[in-house]
Amino acid sequence: MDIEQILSDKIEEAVASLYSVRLQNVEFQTTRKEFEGDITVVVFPMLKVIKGNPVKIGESIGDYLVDHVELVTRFNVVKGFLNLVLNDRYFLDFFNEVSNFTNFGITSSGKDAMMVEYASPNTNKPIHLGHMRNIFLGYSVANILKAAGSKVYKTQIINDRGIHICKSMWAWKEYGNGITPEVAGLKGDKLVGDFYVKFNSIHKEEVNQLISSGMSKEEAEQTAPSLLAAQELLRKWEAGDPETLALWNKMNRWVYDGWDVTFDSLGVDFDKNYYESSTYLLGKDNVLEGLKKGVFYKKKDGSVWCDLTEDGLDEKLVLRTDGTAVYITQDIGTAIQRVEDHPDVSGLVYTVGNEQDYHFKVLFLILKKLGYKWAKNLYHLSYGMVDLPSGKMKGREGTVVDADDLIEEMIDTAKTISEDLGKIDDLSDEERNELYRIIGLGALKYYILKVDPKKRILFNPEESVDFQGNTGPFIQYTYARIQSILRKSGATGEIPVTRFKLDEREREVLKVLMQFPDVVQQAAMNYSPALIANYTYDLVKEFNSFYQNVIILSDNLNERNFRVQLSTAVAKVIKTAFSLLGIQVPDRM
RNA sequence: GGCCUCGUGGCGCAACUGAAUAGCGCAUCUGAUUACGGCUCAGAAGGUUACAGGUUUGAAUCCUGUCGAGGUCACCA
Repeated sequence: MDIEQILSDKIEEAVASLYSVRLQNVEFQTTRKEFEGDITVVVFPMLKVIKGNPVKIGESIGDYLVDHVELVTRFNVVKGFLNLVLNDRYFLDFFNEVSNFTNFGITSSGKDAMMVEYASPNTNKPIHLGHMRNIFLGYSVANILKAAGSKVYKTQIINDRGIHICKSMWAWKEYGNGITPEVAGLKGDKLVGDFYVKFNSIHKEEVNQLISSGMSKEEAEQTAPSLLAAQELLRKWEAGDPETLALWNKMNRWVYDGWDVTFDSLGVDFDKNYYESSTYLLGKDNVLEGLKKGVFYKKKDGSVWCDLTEDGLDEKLVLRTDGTAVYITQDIGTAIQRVEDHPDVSGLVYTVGNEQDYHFKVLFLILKKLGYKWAKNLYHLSYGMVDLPSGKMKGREGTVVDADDLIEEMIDTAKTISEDLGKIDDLSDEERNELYRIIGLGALKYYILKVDPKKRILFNPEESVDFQGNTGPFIQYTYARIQSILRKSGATGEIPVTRFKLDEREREVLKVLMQFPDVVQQAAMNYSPALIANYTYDLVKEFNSFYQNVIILSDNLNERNFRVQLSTAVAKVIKTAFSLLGIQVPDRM
């Protein structure tokens, strides 16, 4: 079944009979382009158990394999690398086996489940660029885990409570004159965000006045009337004051409606939302329980701590002197709650920026100390910032890049470039707009997902919509081109593959194609959409060199069928791979 | 200052578990084609993987140190 397994067994057999020693394991890699062969056995590691010249050893193993394994037709040895040439049959069998390709690379759901958290914004402002990397990463990782056989729950925790929303509420009460999103003609999240900004400017004004009347900056910031008023609102909220709660509900509703529009245009969704207003008291009981078990300890002042110095970290406060919870207490409680809500969950993935690396290290360690069995399966999907080239799309000084604006800008750029290329004149306006949306969004997502999450990104909108190179649109374009080939070929449904020989380029394409399931597994293990993205680009490059040198519509029916099948297979893998990234592919562009 | 992450041709990124001559795209250069310096095609140049040691048959990858960039070290969230 698995080629590496077959060869590995045979090589162990060969070594046993030739050198009478046992190998622990055999190392393989795909053969480099410049050498003949399909799969390479690395001989060097064997030198630990077999004494001798690596070339000689490679040759003797090669001879044995050619004699004993039908799949291996010939071999060559370069230094310590044994390059094996496999029978065409091997590739053709693979090709036949998966030629319907309905779920190629996708493992059907197993029993374990993972919960993936992403997005998790604050309810005082719209979604912005900073959230977008988070959302793309989280959504994609959820898809990848699912494709690798896990059940997946997508979730977010919405920070709907606290001083930030009270600031917006106060500003709306003072200056809003009862305005609503409908009246203002604004998305709800934008409107609430505007009042948050309004609060800040009022606050700043007040602080300046207080400072000029002789107060220190720090004191002024804390005693400005606007802040005191917002704090008063927070107290009322906590006391359950009906009027305050009503306003809070109303404004949050506005924000959620606005976000729904944004999430929708980003093409992402969630299975379950958690709200801080109902989780912020969680965790206290878990801490008290942990205190009994000796995981935590109490200081003289009554505060509760976790000592992590043995693990190379510091001491961490988990309950204040007055017995109230801190941020991490809540996270402990929420994690436990999540598994209680979903008993099949065996691990949690948190998509959160790298400024919280330390926080999650501590959180995971504490959960482990508390003895939860799922605690060994926690992952912080940490990512770096997204910067923009100076000024470019930034609105006013200090304001962030709004997601809705950015999406629109991307679609516009896609439109401009597509029109310049001018290959889609026969589409209706509606189809065209849909196409621009697919390209613009694909460009944005691909650009962000193809880089290692740990690294910061300098986002350049024009470059991302490039139709050349390692970009989303280039890959989408290849897909569309294949669709066009298929249309012209008049191919419908299944075409049997009846071929016994492959040429060089076809083999290369098939080799890349058959790696796809491995890449998916690998990506799931490393929580890495970038692996999928870069693989897809490799496939496209390989296919292009095939395509450009071959006339697809050959007179020979057999030839034609084969090439149509191969193109179909490539297109299907592109589509599947892109769906894992949350990117659509167009039938024409 | 302690801890964490990152540093790869001019720019933007790759390199799965340590492996063969470190890949790719932009940009650059040369040639072809061209009513276009813009499109397309063929080719070339460009690297001591920040630096210095070490481990290894083999290091961009692992270890130690130095330099540089960012982050983090709240009874904030």
